[in-house]
Amino acid sequence: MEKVYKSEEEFLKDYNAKDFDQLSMTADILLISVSSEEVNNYRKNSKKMMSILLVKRDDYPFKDKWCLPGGFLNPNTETLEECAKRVLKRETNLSNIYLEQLYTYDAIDRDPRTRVVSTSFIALVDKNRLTEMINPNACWFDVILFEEKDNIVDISLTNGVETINLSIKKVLREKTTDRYSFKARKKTLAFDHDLVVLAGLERLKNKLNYTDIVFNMMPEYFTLGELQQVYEVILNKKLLDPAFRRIIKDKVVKTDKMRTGEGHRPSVLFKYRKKND
Amino acid sequence: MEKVYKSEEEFLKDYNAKDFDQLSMTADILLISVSSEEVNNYRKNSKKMMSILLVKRDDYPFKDKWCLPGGFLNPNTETLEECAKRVLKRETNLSNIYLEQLYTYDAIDRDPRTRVVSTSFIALVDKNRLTEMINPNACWFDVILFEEKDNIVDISLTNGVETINLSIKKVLREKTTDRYSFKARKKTLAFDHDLVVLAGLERLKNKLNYTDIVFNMMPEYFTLGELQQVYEVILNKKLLDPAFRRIIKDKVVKTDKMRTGEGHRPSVLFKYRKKND
DNA sequence: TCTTCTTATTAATATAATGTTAATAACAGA
DNA sequence: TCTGTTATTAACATTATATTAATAAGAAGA
Repeated sequence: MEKVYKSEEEFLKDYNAKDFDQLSMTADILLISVSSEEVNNYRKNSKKMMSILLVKRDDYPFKDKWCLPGGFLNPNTETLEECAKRVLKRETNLSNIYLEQLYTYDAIDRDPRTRVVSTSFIALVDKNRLTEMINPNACWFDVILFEEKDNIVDISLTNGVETINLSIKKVLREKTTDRYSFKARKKTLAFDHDLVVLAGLERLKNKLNYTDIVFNMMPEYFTLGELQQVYEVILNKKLLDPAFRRIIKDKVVKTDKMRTGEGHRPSVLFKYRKKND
Repeated sequence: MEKVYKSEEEFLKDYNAKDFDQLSMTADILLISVSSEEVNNYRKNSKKMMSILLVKRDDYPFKDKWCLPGGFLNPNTETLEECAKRVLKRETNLSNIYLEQLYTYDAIDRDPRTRVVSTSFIALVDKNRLTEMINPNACWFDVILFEEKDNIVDISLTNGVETINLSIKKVLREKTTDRYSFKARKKTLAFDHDLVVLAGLERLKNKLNYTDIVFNMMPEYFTLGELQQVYEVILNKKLLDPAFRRIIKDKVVKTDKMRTGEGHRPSVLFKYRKKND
């Protein structure tokens, strides 16, 4: 026999959320950056690498495994995006990092503690902005993509000491089953974070073509060669100069500054041309 | 003084989720379909319309307002997608409808009862499959889009009796503030479902170009004219026949069936050509 | 100073994709 | 048969993209 309410106020006075089963949420962040690494010492040319931030877990569950930075949502005080910003501030000491919601992961057994639904975010940052790493358990891992017909089929993460291989085919097979068996599988990252890495890198790759998202990873002034290298490392393929310049010519503005002293013809520095809607 | 655990099992035995603040989640579904409506009675030609399913709320909060079909997640037994499927089954009596996660909405005050985070889904269905509407409070609303420079600036929903106008500009302004004031604003749909409708229709429009998503709204056999009309109503613009046929020619297979008796040259019936990865 | 190395930049051309017009086909109904 | 209607495609115009190759210009060493 249900009570009939006469107004929303009356209804709300009687409502008690604790009468229902509830759950916990987390925000997990795939922080991506591109940097130049000296790959060949015998040559002057350097090669850019894409890298993501991983954190080694201090506690159970998944103690000593690498995972994406994340944290539990406080349901009373913050949104998921605010939670993600809080985590990023904690890990990088930066507060204005580009954030974009990626996907919500909710397999029932993805966390052995209790039902935890996780909303993941992509975060992009220019590596030059990063001065100090606050968390001693955090570490940047270079990303190496293996593709077949433009699809990512394997991802390798390395920090120079450790190498983590995500077996994407296996990941995708499990993704379609809807249930994620965290025990049965020798996972490579804690929780279902290998799914997040894959989804995030694919999202970034796609968005490169139809958005200006890339400029969140660039400094204020950059050469077209540098920008092209960032595209190339994300798309995981070489681009031809004239084609690339056509693609981005409306997105950038030429400045009167030059980059010189590199042992070859100096290059013009460009800036991002913000869209005026 | 924290206890030090020696194993994950030991740690889990001590863990109690109720020690932390928890929250509730819902799955909300934007069910989209395209159907032919007899618009002009004095002419034979019919015009397709895109329509979405809305439900009139029976109870507080937002009593008597229209909203998207949705339901609370049972944290112990189901995933969000399973929850969405359960809701769709309840509303349409169909169990194999295309579902795709859209976005997770989590403004702190989006639900006056308690903290409720909602993960929204797009669902696509061929209207011919819908026989009976189980829920007497559910109703299809035709969608009319108003665009400027390919951006949706206004959406009007009508079921022949009622017309609901979503003021997108206002919606977007509030979206950027991160806080969604459910009281201050004379909303048009319950909760923040106007945001979901906008996001979902934009997603559908975009995905039309780079996926085969449209065939989830098509019957097994269709003419290219019908398919083109579905494209046109989703993209909200006329397409030229030869250009359209070039775009979809690899996605469909010609059959030996014909559609005849329409008062003009018969058309060949096509089928969706599934990708063989 | 001159030569070589390297990357920057763009001109010029070839190829492919897309947009557009217009012709022809074929059925229903007057 | 003629008219209205949509189906289908040929042919051409335009634009976008891919590719090659030329030229530019500083650094470093002979």
